[in-house]
Order: sequence, then C-alpha cells, then structure tokens
Amino acid sequence: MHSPSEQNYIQQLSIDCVIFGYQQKQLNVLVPKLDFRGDFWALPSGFIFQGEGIDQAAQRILEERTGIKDIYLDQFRVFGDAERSNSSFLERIIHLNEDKLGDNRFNRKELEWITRRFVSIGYYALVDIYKVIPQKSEIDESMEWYPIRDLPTMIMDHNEMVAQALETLRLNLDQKLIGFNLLPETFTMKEVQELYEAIYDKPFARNNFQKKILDLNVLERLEKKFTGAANKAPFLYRFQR
Amino acid sequence: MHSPSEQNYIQQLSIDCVIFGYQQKQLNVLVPKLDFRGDFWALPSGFIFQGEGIDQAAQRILEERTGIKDIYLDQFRVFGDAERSNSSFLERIIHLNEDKLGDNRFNRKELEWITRRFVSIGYYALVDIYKVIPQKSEIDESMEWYPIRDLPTMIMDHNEMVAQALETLRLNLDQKLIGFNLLPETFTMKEVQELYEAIYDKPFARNNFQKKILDLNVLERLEKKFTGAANKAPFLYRFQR
DNA sequence: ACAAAAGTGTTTGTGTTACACCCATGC
DNA sequence: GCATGGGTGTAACACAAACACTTTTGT
Repeated sequence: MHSPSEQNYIQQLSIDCVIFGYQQKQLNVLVPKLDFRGDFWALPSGFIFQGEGIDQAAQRILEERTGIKDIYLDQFRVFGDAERSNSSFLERIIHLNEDKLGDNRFNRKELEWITRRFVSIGYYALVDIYKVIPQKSEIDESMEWYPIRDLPTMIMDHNEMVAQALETLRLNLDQKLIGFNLLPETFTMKEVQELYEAIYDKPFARNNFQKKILDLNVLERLEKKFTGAANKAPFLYRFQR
Repeated sequence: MHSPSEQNYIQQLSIDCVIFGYQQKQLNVLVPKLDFRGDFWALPSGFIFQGEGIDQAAQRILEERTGIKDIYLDQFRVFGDAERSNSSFLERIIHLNEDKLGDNRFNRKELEWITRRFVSIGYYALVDIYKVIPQKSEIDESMEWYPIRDLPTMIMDHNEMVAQALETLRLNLDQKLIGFNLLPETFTMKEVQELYEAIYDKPFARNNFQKKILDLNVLERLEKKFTGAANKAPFLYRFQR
C-alpha cells in the first residue's frame, strides 16, 4: 500500500514536476487529472524518502510517471507561500467527495496528512514525448499531454509553476543546450527551429537560425532524409555530447 | 527560550543565507562561528514557522542577523542530498563537546532535533555592509565578515552554497540590476566598476564600463564629489528605481 | 611641469539581422 | 515549368572592445 502517511517521508515537503514534451510544433505538459469528483488537475508530484536525495526523489517520481530513466531534470524554484496549500480547492474537494472520505478512517488519515501546509520544490523535465508511456497513479483518473497554451486550470499554484518553469527553460535553453532532450534521436534543422519557435513563441529567420545552431558545434550532420515532399530533401542531424 | 525543537517549525527543512557585503574592493560574506569547541563555521540559518511563507522566513532570519529590513533577497537553490547532513562534522562536534551535551536532557533533545536529515533552501542577500550590525545568535561565538576569497572551511555543504550563490549573483547582476544593493546611497563610477570587478574577478575597461552602466539609464548624476586627491573630482551617482 | 585619475570621443572588430539567390523535388 | 521548401552567401547594422586624447587637481 502506498499511503503517504505510512511511508517514511520527509514531512510537509513535496516535489512537483513540470514535464515538457514536444509534439506537432507545440510544447506540451503532462498533467494528471485527479480521481475525485469536481475536475481537479494537479502536476505530478511526490515526496522524499528519508535517506533519499531530492534529485533522486525527483528522478524516481519522473520514472514512475513516464517509464523512462535518465531524464533531463532541473530544479527551478521552491514554492513555499504560507497560503498556497489551504486554498479553496481543499474545501471544494472535501465537500464534493464527502462520501468517499467520510466513512473511512484510513482516508481521513491520508487526508489529514496531505492537507497540511506543504513546501514544494519545483522541477522541470524535458523528455522525448514519443518515449513516454504515461502512468497515472492510484489517485489519478487520467494523465495526458496538454498544449502549454491550453492547460487546464490546476490546483493551488500549479499554473504559476508551469509559467515559472517555462521561463527557466527559456533562460537555460541557449546556455545549457538542453532543447535537444525534447527531440527524437535524429531530426531536421526545421524541426529544431520549430521547437525553438514553440518555446519562445516567436519566429526565427530560417538561415540565421541554422547558422546559429550549427555554430554551436554540437550537431552531427548525417545523410539526407528521404522525403516524399515536393522539395529538396533536408539533412538529418544528431545531437552529440 | 528559542530551542528549535519546541517551536512550531516545519520539520527537516531549513533556510541557509549567503549574505553578501562589499568593502574595500572585496566581496564579503557574513559567517558566524559556532559556540562549540572545535572551530565550526556555518552560514546563518533558520527554520520556517507553520503559517509563515519561506520568503518571509528568510527575511525574518536576515533581519534578526543584520538588523536591517527590506533586504534584497533571492532563492538560488535547494540543497537536499541524502548525505549532506550526516557528514563527519556531526560526529566531531559531538565528540568534542560531550561534556556540554552529555549531562543534559534538554540539550540531547535539541541535538536530536537538529541532527536529523535536513533539506535546506539557499537564499542570497545583498546588503550595504555599513548598515549592517551583525547579531550573533545564541549558539554563535562570533559573526564576522570574511572576504569571499578567504572564507573559513564551513560545515556540511556550506562552502558549496557560497559558490552557487556567487554564480547566481553573476548571472543575475546585469539582468536584474541588483548590484547597487551592495553600495551606499551615493557612489562614484569607479566604485561601481570596482564592485563589478570584485564580483566577476576580472578587470573591465574604464570608459567602456562607464558607457555600459550609463546606458542602463538607472543612475542619476549628482554634483561632483570634492576630493583631496591629485586628480579631477569624479561625479557622484545615485541609483534610481 | 608633471603625475594621477576623470571624462569623452573615435576606430575597430564581432556577431546578429536582413536580404538575395540557387538547388532539388513532385505535381 | 512552377511551386515548395532546403541550403548558402553577402550586405547592413548594432553593439562591445580597443585605442586615443583632453581635463582637472595636488604636489
């Protein structure tokens, strides 16, 4: 049984993950919907075992939810306002699900544990969306990819978390060369450009973009891609290092 | 009595502060020395009250230690490795101070509380060093400014914390225009330049630096400073906004 | 007069942005 | 042959680095 109150977790400290994927020229975020009446969405989250480092905890949570190891992962901010936990959603979720919770001592205990004030460490992850097999947890009704422009309204400050994660991603993209984590093994230059345009939400000049990316000296040019399209076949590239 | 185990704090979560000051062309960090035998230095730290936001907690800790309000303050990273707390220093400090601790049930309890595994949120602060009146806490023997190039070896990962804080400061300095928090109300351009040189540990060309700073349009030029030096009197500037 | 440091202007170089042109391919 | 998208080169521009010269002030 995975009831959090019975596990050896650090109290009142959680990890929330913003998992970015890229598909059809859009940046997506993986968001579970909670298995309670009332339409509640919440970022995938988890807790930290005693004896477990926070980065390892994040990696574990990510692996549980996506099925893939060695994900690119980085802290971006701690969310610890006093009011963030006891916001209206708690009252609503309890009110709407009283039957489910009220007659069960076990659920009461869980509810008590989980409704205390929490400080949460925000991590963002970059994954190849086609490698991910979303695994909903016991308390999830579903877990799906949502375009970042069209996210559901989530509980507490989770929408704000996504905004902050995106901001951090933008700041680190050129610096740390992490964007390629969102792409498959091989890709065309156009796909890289469309990825960047999705992340920064603005267009780039085609030739200048190519020059800038190639000048990074991190891409290996492979054979040409065969396309059935009515144009010159583009090169395929692979990220190295 | 301020014994942490009896306060209503969040468990196993702490805040460590890297307080930067600037003096005599050098960047300094405020570091307390613990009132135990064995020469232990540790960054100023504290805990978070239930019902208190983490930023407010950091602000409170800072105010307690420096005597000034409204300090520039920013999170820079969470330190949560599993091994960071139970490092050798705990054994050493207990071994060297057995008499102080052994015969006292109260101290035992405190020791137990404080020697558990902790996750710590790192904050860095920028202060006008001449406004600070360092306040050592009950467990400190002293609290002094140390040049960043010549810090004592601190407990756990605190030296690493300072390195990370400095890195974050460098990244944010131009971006957020925060450097002026380290200077007094008015200053000359040369002082700004020396500050930047201290932070980045590299020289800047005088005229180009002046151009770059003035082009930010955040400085107000005041009357000339009267100096007894054998040179042209420099302008004084004030930071605005 | 001279040294020391401040103030300001000009030239050089580098990198980004904009524009232009040619190539391969399917209809 | 023409529309479509890929690949590459060059001119224009902006910004930062390097260089040069003048001004003020105390000894």
